[in-house]
Amino acid sequence: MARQVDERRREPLTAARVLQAAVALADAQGLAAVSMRNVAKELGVVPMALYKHVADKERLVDGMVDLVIGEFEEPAPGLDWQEAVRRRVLSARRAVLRHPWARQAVETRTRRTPAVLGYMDALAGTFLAGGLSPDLVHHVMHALGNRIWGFSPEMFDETPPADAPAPTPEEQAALGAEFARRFPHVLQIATAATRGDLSGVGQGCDEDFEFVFALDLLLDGAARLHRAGWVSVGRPTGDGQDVPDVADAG
Amino acid sequence: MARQVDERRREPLTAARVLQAAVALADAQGLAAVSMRNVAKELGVVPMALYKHVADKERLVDGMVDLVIGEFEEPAPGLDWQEAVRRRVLSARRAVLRHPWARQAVETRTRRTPAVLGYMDALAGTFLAGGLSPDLVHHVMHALGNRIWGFSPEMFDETPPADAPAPTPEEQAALGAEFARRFPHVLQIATAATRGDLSGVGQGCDEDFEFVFALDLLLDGAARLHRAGWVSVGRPTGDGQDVPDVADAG
DNA sequence: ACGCTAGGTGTACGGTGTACACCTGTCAAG
DNA sequence: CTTGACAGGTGTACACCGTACACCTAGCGT
Repeated sequence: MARQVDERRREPLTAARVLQAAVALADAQGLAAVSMRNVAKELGVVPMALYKHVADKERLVDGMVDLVIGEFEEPAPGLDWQEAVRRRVLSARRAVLRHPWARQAVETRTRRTPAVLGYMDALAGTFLAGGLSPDLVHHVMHALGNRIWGFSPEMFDETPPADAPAPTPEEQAALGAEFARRFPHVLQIATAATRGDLSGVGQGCDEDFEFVFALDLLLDGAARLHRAGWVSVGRPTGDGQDVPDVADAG
Repeated sequence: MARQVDERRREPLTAARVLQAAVALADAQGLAAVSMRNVAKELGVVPMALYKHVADKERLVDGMVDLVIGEFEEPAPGLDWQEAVRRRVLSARRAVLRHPWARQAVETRTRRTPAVLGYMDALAGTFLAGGLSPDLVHHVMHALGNRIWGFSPEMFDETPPADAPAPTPEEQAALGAEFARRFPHVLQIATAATRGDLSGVGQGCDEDFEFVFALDLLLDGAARLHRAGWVSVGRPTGDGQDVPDVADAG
């Protein structure tokens, strides 16, 4: 009890506190605001102090991602493998959506930390428990790609931050006409996506819908291959390229 | 002809020359080496000179990506829509593999340049020409995600650059045992992937195979939905979430 | 009482993107 | 032929970044 007599002595830094501060900063101001200097300022400490608890900035971001992974939930036991995978992934999605910077952070990560491996292991285990062959599980996890982290790589959304503040209606009409002339097919599918409401063509898509659509498309494909007893025969085709032979498994 | 009398007058910068220099630099030394200063040095010019031809660094990278997109090839006419899409995507893949930095560049791009829109339009047009509904095309393109650029988002490869140069065999064995204990399922699928050869578990995967596997899995799923006359009914489920209803379409 | 050490400090370096003022060579209009 | 605008290359400067390195200092085990 005689430890903290000096009550203006602030509690010492730890790796955990540094990471939490970085996450809080990213939550509030985005990943770009996470600099060593900013995080240090947030902790009332000089920038170089962080290096006593974090190897470098790269590892700091790794640790931030690990914290997010820590928020992933285990699905209830006794579920169908397909449903169990679905819930794992959708739980990951919820966590990533809670931390909007996480998508970008994950995309730039290259290091497989124990937390990352742990999640991958749990996911692989869920597939394997469903009876899928390790071979098939491997390829399916590749096919899921970033989707296992709860987001799909998108070049559709991410509304760019207001270049020209307010194009006049006629300018907008001219731009629209130009767009329709040059990119008719994009316009066509965008129209379908918004069910005819072209007010804001760009920023329209229902990301949740798209995510679940793709996820189920892939899981369903996996189930079909599993039922058909698919194996990656890897028949060499002479042009040096193995062909998966996916079609018509069901 | 009396124009370039002074033969030591170097030809003037253009936006195209700046972009080409940036691409060459990235090809040779990676995207990280592409700084305004480096590109300027490559052109024998002062850094600020670039700003007369490129709005800022962000646009410069946009332009670099556009150059890569310019290398994408049109598929031969008269093909099945599925095969035509496949070839478009695989052509994109070849271009991206020619420029190893392009994957990373594309992933960080948010702006839809005319070149980007043009490619998306061509791809959408290929689907539509096959008779797929705009609705389905929209969702399928979402599901393909980054794959339409010829790469799948991977957290498996990207071998980290040699942290500990040479762990002793016994250290390696100990690490292996630890790994097997903590991540048995990852080990299992990695073993399957390398067909039992665990020499280099990490850097093993045949990326070409994985890419084509996933691409065909998705295209085949799309074809199945198309044949079944799938429409995104979007039946509201009360929990505020539309459910795609993908399964069992064929 | 002593010295080790974990951990916070201060300074410094080389890199980044880019704002801004400046110069200069070319060309069209008077 | 002169002039003046202007496109385009220059130089300087600023704020920020990650981090190497030397330093100090408080607390602890011996």
